[in-house]
Amino acid sequence: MTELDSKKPQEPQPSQSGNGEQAERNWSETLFLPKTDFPMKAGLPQREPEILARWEKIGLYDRLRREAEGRDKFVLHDGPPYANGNLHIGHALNKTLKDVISRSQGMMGKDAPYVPGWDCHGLPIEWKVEEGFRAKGKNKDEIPINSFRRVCREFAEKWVKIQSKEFQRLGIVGDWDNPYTTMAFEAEAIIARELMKFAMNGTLYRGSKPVMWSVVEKTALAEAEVEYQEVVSDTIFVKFPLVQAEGELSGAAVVIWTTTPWTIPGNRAIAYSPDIRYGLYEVTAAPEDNWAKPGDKLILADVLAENLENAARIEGWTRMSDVDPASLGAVQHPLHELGYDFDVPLLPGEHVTAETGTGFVHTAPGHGMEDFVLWEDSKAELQARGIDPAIPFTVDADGFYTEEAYGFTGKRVIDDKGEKGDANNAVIEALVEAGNLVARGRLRHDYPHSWRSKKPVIFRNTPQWFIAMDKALGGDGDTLRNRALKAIGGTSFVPAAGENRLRGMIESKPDWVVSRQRAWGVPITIFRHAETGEVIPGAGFAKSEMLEHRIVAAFEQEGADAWFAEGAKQRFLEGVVDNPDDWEKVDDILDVWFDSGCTHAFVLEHRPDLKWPADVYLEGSDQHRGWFQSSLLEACGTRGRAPYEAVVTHGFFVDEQGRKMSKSAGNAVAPENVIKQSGAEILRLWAMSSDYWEDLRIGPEILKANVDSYRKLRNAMRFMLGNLAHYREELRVEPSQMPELERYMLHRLAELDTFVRENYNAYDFKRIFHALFNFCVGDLSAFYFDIRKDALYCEPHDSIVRRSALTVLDILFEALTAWLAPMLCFTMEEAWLNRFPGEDNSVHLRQFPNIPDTWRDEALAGKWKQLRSLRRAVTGALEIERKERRIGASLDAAPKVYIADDAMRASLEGLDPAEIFITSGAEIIEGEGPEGAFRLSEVPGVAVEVIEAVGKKCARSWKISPDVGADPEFPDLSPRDAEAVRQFDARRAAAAE
RNA sequence: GGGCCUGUAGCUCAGCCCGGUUAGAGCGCACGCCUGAUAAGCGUGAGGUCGGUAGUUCGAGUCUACCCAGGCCCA
Repeated sequence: MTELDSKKPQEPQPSQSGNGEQAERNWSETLFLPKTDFPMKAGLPQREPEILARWEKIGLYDRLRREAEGRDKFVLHDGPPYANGNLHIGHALNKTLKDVISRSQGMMGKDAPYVPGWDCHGLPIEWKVEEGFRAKGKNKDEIPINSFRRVCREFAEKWVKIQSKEFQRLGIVGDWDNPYTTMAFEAEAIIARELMKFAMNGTLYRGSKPVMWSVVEKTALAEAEVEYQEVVSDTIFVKFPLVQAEGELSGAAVVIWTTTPWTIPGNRAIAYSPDIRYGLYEVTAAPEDNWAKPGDKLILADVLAENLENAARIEGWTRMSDVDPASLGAVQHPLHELGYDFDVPLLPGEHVTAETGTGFVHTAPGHGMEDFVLWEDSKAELQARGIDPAIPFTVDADGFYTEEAYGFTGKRVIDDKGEKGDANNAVIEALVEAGNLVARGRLRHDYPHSWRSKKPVIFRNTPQWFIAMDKALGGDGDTLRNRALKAIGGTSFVPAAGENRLRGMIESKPDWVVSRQRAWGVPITIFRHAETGEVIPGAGFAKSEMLEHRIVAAFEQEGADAWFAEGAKQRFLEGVVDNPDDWEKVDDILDVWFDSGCTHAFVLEHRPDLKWPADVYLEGSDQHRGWFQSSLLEACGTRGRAPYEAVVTHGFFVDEQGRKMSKSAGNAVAPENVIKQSGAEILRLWAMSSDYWEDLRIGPEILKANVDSYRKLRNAMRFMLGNLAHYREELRVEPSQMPELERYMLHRLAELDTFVRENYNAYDFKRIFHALFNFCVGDLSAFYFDIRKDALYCEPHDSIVRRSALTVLDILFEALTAWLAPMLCFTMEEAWLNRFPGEDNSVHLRQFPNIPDTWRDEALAGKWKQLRSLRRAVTGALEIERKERRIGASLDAAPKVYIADDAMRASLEGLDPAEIFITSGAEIIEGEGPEGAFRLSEVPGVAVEVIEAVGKKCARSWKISPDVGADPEFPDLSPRDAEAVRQFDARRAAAAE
């Protein structure tokens, strides 16, 4: 039959239930007590791997895809982590959030595939591989490039495997068997193809840019490869004479200050600030042999005048007048005579401050980023003024001055050992000779050094490949910048502030530099004519497509190594150009941001299980500068729109004091430790309870709090499971037949349904988590379950209240396991399978339940809100009695509740107040109540007098009532319990037959 | 130094856009109860100068400015 042949029979052994032995009968075996083997203690670190193994066995990801076939796709495109090193907490959060999104979208009716990926090219891997070679006594330069690249590939492969395992351990469900990588041949082919699109639309060009360069290692360095050390530098004050000046200004000179005299040959401009006051100073007194002589007229910032006065040993001078730098136009280079025969313009610069120097900043666009940016920004103006905007290459890779450093060729800035060369002195001497040195000195300050060799680096101008931001891109005449800005407008950002951030960056972005002088990456697959500088493939070249196809086809077969293989130039150019020898094969590689900026092309567009554009990209807020931006630019340049509809960002990880995490500070939380100690579920729970849009705090105390929360939640599930052991389909009750309390719970569920769906769609998980957690703890454990324990345990088998409660528990269980499954993927699976075991069953194959809107009943909810405050007044009163030791359990009492308000009293109509208060009885009385009664200020008009319940205590339900013994057959029981036992006995007898 | 953002109980979060009763919730903590959710469950309570200072206003956690602390990105 029904209950008695359930999977775990809970009926007692054939018993001693003869009538004569009533007094000794064990009543608890006649109760419907919770029965479950769902353990209170989760043992997550052990259990999680079992659940993972099961998902693997049933092929969860593939089954999800199969079952979702034909539904609308929802594509969250994975931003590739770098395949280098073990996971840190940031990876864990990032992937967990993605997992929750794809799981929740899947359960809300979408087909939400998740294809993880990895970023495999680039510098950090090269370093590690180089280190490996160095340990074997080999130098990178001795190794053939493709051998080196092979080792890099193997290194990346190794870490992809490790990280994949680590991600899966977190419970992330995805296509782990078929992930994407930026180094797959197909990916390399498409990345090259995408780059060639820019070559062909005319925005790719060769320019130059200062990079940090280590002469010792003969290589460019990234910011991360540089550390700052204190050094003593030569400082000089230099005069730049005015070109055409009249009156007072005649013979005057603008004075600059610099700590790098060797950059003077590279000087092309002087920056000033429109916010600083400048003056003209005429020297009136100075020592005999001084550089600054009486009669010299110097222009500089007023607030820094004293600074120069001291440095230049000036004994007296007069401020003649104000000077507006904007009116000066241009000045002469201080080494004009040596061949620096050009106008040096004065340009307003926002970076100019009045803190050090003279308020005029020596600007050598090949030797500093600010200088470069200012120069580039002024390009149009320079050209209008007839000034050549080209940036000179004054220093070569070995630190020697080139021929463009007129008069200094062959002098050296830094030697192979990293020591200062003769360049500084040569420049200083030349300046003295030219009469343009005003003062010199020394300064102790921080200067960038190579992280590896610990030797100083220099900024030197190097040729690079750029993608123009402001050049028309084809027919519509729109520029990359404009397209990107429009695309930002069409994208939704979560949180909204992301839009400003990305927009600001795109607005001010200089041309996009895509080249790197490294080995491990996708090459910039173009050829440059040695004489004309023409680039192929290119817009004006007839056989561009043929060349492109050749390269792409080769890469698809052999990977990008084909570019570096012997005879590559011949191979690709044969029949494409008349004489391949006229062309140089570009051997720069692409910056990895270009690689990852192409994932939309080789993943979204390419895979049939995905779609373009993605619904959402989700990464840390640092990716506004990184992946969000490179993907946007790449897609706008080639496809005219963003590759995503929405951008979601998360914050960074700080310790419990809100400080940055670092290995050196010792405050870093390693995900593997958390997993080992508490389980991945706790990490997920932490992520879900936190506001991930901002910085996330994590640490031992916070994790402990999450473990506690987990236990509460788990126990609520356990209670449901225990009681649902008694649930049978035929006991089900229609909501219309249910008591009010049940209907109130259904109303809460309907409210939550809307809330949960809305917030999953808004990616606002913390709201969902807190709402569901509060519901489980506040509405269920402390209220509904507590009240209904009596009915669930004691009521007769066919009692409508018991059956209604069971029905509601069933509905609650269905809803909660589904709503929480995306977040607590392990525990909900465990709970679901505990109730519905089955070979290939899984909570994750379900959908969120359909909750009928008819369950909503605002009037009922308002009424129960009132009843709950009434209940609070009663529990408050009981607490006083308890303190006075007059009662223990609430069942010891039968309070008198005085209610003045008619509406409040009316709301109790048809209800048993004792049931709500969990007391043995309750009397509702109209009126204000006596003086000494208990009152709560927040529940006005209610007074409670606690009276001890009268009667006998029912041996089965423990309720005290005068009715106990009314049924002569069961002298120790109340009539309700007597009936329950009678049904129990009858059912057992029937089962025995 | 610049851009974007954050700062509400020990902890995690509501409230802030659209100023207005004694600023809420849960966890944790303290105390008590229960012993048929038991290494659980229930109740009661303590705990906040809403980062600081000025200002706007009859009135500011909510609006403005500045400052302090912190984060990301850039210099």
